[in-house]
Amino acid sequence: MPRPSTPRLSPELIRRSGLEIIDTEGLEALSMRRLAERLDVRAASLYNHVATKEDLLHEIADEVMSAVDVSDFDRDWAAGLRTWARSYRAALVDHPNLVPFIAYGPARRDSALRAADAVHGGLTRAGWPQRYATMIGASTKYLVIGSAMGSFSHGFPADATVYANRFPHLSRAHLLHQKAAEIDAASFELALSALIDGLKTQLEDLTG
Amino acid sequence: MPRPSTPRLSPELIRRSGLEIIDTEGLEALSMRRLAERLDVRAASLYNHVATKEDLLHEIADEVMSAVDVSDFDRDWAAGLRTWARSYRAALVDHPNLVPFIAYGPARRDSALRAADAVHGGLTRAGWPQRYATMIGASTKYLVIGSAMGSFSHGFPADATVYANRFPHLSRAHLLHQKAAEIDAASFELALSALIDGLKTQLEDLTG
DNA sequence: GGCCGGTAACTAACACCGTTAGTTTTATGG
DNA sequence: CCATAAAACTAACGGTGTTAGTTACCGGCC
Repeated sequence: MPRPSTPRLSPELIRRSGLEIIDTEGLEALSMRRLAERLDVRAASLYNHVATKEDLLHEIADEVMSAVDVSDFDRDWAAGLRTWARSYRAALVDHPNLVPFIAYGPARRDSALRAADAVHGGLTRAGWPQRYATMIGASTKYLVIGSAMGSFSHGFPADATVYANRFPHLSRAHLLHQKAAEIDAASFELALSALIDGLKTQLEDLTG
Repeated sequence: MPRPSTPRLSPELIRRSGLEIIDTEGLEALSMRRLAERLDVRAASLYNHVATKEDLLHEIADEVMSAVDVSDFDRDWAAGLRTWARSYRAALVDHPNLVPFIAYGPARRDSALRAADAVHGGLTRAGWPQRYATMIGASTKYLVIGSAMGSFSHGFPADATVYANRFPHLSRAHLLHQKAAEIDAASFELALSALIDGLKTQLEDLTG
């Protein structure tokens, strides 16, 4: 029965279902046919509402990234940077399976550009030269992406006995899987604080 | 003509050709059929030498990662960390198309564990508590992965006119594409220095 | 010297993928 | 009221990773 009286699909619905699949079954599990099945529809119908799968992913990514907060640049650059970095990371950690996609080619729509503009503007207003503003934005993003991505502990097999006797310094690494999230968060905060501290002294040298 | 007198394939050859495809045509361009074609062979033959495509990718990744240098931990922890981070990043930048794969789930073979053990050992020998050693290793890796990945500038459309008048602070962003590599390297060095400086003062506080 | 098992190539096929073309029915605007 | 656009459908194309089953050659054994 083609062309139902009330539409069964909408871009919003498709995005939401897509993100649900990603969150619960992983990025690789999202296929147009799988997504259509969940929506009780045939795959081709999705293309009445979405240009391409990659496009859909970008739209989903953009929605996720809309939670990023750049408002604290109104206070001072350090607070702005901290809030930006934390909310950025939080958005990614909320949807870890989407991180590989977001990390590779960041969102393209206005919200992403608006955020980048706010960061750059907040830093230059505080006295940072343009080049530094760019580098600081980049560095901070490295931390966010890096920490949201794989995470240090994912590199280890879950079974510590595999390597415990061969690599003595890693003998406690079996704890990492349980504590991975906590360690990641703490490592991120450590690096963010170190970065901001290091930048503060640099700014004094620069403007002083 | 099955079973030729001299074998046409070997794991080494397959790895090498696979990496060549990845480097020249991108990660997505690597398919078993495409790889087989380049080796003048049918796709199924590859499975006599390689368990699975993902396995092959892990082996390629491991080979790339073998260039990482952890020897400077013999000098002092800061030098060790710097050399590790730089050689790590250099290995990734040499094969940028492979980065998304490496970043998601790091290498699994001994070389990766050996490197992790060296980092952890070097840091604890220098007086860092185990928990800090883990976090510092993680933080440094965040920077490496983050900077090798997408890179800040990849987020912008190449055509600056799209957004130049709407987002004034980004008006110079059209330079980013030319200078992306240079900016990435500088941002990485900036963050790495800031991180190490921040850590040095923390270690003084810690060891009294 | 002749057999024999393992190796390494092959062909054919399966189940999936993203995407497009063409069809049908319904809702909507002039 | 009719034309058009929208939104579902079926069918198909060319691609993917992978497996099963086949064939021919090599090295080692009796």
